[in-house]
Amino acid sequence: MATSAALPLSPAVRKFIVHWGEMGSSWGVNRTVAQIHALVYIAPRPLTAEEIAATLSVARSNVSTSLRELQGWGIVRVAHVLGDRRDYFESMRDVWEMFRIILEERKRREVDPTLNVLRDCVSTLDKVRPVDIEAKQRLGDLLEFMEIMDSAYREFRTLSIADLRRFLKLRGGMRKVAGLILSR
Amino acid sequence: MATSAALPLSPAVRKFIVHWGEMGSSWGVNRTVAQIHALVYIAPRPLTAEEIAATLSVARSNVSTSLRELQGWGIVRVAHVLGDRRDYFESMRDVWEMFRIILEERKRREVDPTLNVLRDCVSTLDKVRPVDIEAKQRLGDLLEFMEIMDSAYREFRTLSIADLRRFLKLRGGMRKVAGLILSR
DNA sequence: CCTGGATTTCAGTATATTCTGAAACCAGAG
DNA sequence: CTCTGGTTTCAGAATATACTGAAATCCAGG
Repeated sequence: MATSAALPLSPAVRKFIVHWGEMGSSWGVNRTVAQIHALVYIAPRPLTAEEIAATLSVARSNVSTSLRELQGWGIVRVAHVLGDRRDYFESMRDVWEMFRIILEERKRREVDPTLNVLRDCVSTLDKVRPVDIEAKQRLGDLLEFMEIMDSAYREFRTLSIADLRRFLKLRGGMRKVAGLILSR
Repeated sequence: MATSAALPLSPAVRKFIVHWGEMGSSWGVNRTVAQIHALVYIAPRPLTAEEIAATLSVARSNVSTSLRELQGWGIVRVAHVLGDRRDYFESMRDVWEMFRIILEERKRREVDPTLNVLRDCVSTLDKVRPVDIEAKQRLGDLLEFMEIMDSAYREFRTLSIADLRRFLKLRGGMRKVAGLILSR
């Protein structure tokens, strides 16, 4: 087969892909990975790795690795076309679900380990050398904060996307909630 | 004056600083910046740039730049000691406030520009070349999601830290909220 | 209006990350 | 079993990022 040609992209779409890449880097996601994600998300049909490589002008192998990473995150998956041996890739479509998955993964990979380190440090400092009493206090504050966030997140996670959406869309929702809490 | 000596740090504190650095990199914050932040946060008193450099083994100039960045974020500030010309640096102490500030800054620097790009792309695509109808749909979904998040954040931001804290600590809080919403 | 400690700047260097292309691998078809 | 199109791996190259140290700048005190 001839080498796949780059997909024709309108300027607006290009702009989005580029920006999404920048966005990614500033949040610690590889630029190319983010661009590929943007592309498969916005594409009207599943794409082959070859098409992606041609469209974004990156090496085929780079695409392969990046796609693997996106699959590891669970937001891109392989699809197949009848009578075609090649892998086609498509992105999860539901933005809310995607958001939830990314949040969950980052918590698992980054927040949870931090919680463990903090717990460990605090408990080590428990054998108080008085010199470290300040440090222990500080780490304790940080740990407490993160634990509150963590358990709040665990609850938030149990909400259906529909409920979550409704909640976030409530005008004055936060104030209402505050009232509820303050009055109990 | 003699070159300041490195501060004596217990192993637990070292571990925290190192981890905080890693943490930073995975969220797009320079490792050294994060380490310096960890150090001034945990230190029992304001530190000079010289002490920081010696303690973390990085160049004095690097400390200077990093501190400037932390000041730019608004979580570290200069303090002075009577009769001492040097600048001393101390971190904001309240973890909640710090969290809020960081959130606010990242929103301003990264989320807001993305919202603008998305709005721009969507409106450009409005001059629908039918080929882009799918793309427009996708970008529209993404934009809608981010706008809901954005306005929810704006409300959340108006809560006092005390209320926020109480809300997050509520066991079953999310479920209660969901109930409230569903029943209105 | 000098002096000297403190701080910042910045060009060059070092390091870490990302990317490439060639080679190895894999699986279905013949 | 071998051929063929497709995919992955990985060592080295390219690039981007971070860091250093010397020089410039700043500024309070004398």
